[in-house]
Amino acid sequence: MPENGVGRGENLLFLTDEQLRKGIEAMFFAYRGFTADPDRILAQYNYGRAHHRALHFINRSHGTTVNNLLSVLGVTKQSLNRVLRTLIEDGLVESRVGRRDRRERHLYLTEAGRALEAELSEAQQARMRAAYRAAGPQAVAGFRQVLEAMMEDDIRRQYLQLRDGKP
Amino acid sequence: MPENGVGRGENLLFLTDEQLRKGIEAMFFAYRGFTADPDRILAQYNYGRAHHRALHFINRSHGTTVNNLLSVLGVTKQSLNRVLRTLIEDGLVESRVGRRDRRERHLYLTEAGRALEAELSEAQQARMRAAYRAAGPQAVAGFRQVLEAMMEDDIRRQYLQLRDGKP
DNA sequence: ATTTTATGTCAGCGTTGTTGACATTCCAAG
DNA sequence: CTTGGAATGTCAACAACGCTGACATAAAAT
Repeated sequence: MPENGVGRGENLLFLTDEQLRKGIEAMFFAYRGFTADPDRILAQYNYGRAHHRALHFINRSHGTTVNNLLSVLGVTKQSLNRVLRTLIEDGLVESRVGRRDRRERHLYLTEAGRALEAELSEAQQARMRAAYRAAGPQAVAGFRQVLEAMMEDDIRRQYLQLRDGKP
Repeated sequence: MPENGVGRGENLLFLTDEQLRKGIEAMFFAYRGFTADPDRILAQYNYGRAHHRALHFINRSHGTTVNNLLSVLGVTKQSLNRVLRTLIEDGLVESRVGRRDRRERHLYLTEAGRALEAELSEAQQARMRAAYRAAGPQAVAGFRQVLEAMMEDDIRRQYLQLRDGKP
């Protein structure tokens, strides 16, 4: 007999087209909420989402190279370069020539960069925290499971590597 | 005593900054997977995500007005108009002047429009179905709970109205 | 010495957001 | 009935940020 109403019987009602459609729409609307608060802050600084993403992952992995960042963000170097240039010009990011390999540029947040990253992060985390708290730990575990299953294979590998610490 | 290992004790470890960061990154990477398959199809037709969204919601609510669609999609009428124009020119969408209020345009998918919408939907649903199946019904329930809690309030109202049937 | 790799620049294009200006239609106040 | 405002949708132009392609530079690898 099913535990929690969804035991080993697995009636598969959660896989109907109707359920999938609801999930798809939820994903669409939720992503808007996910980016809404940072977007409002970014607009004040005349930056966009691309700047936020760059700041986030540079903060996440201090000293990462441009190439690393490219593969994480999944954009072309030309596209990232435009964003990085403005961040460097504005003194939020520092680009240092590599010591071992002087072709590489290692990226670091400046004090100002850390400040903006923190402001953006806090806004995004506040919403996430509220959502987590409202849904509860069980729901959060399921949330993460489904998201991870939804990623493309190579992206998931990157994500898990990032998630579990940087070697 | 806790049931499922996370009972009323609620140790709140799921609310640490570290956990929130993982959720944020999971959301970012998963959204890329979420749109990847439709994006590949759209590219073949020289369309973009905005076309997909329009097709989806017109299919969802046959005869909806432009204004309705605007509020669901959360873009300006000018932005939507550009997309709609190409879809109408290409014979995927039909726009009929309102009978009661002739300022309104009611939108319908043509046979070709339904075909493309189905192709896109099936690709997106296939990934979603795989993710749901891999994660299981409990996880899916949690996934939806967190997503709904993450939406902005007015958007959530729209979503729930859509979700539970169109009056 | 030559080739490959990593980075960056410049030029240009497409999608999809944005505002501003404007036409049409409806409705309500006078 | 007329007029003025609100609602709706269209057209034009601009910005952010993806993309490709061509090319320069510098260092590493062979």
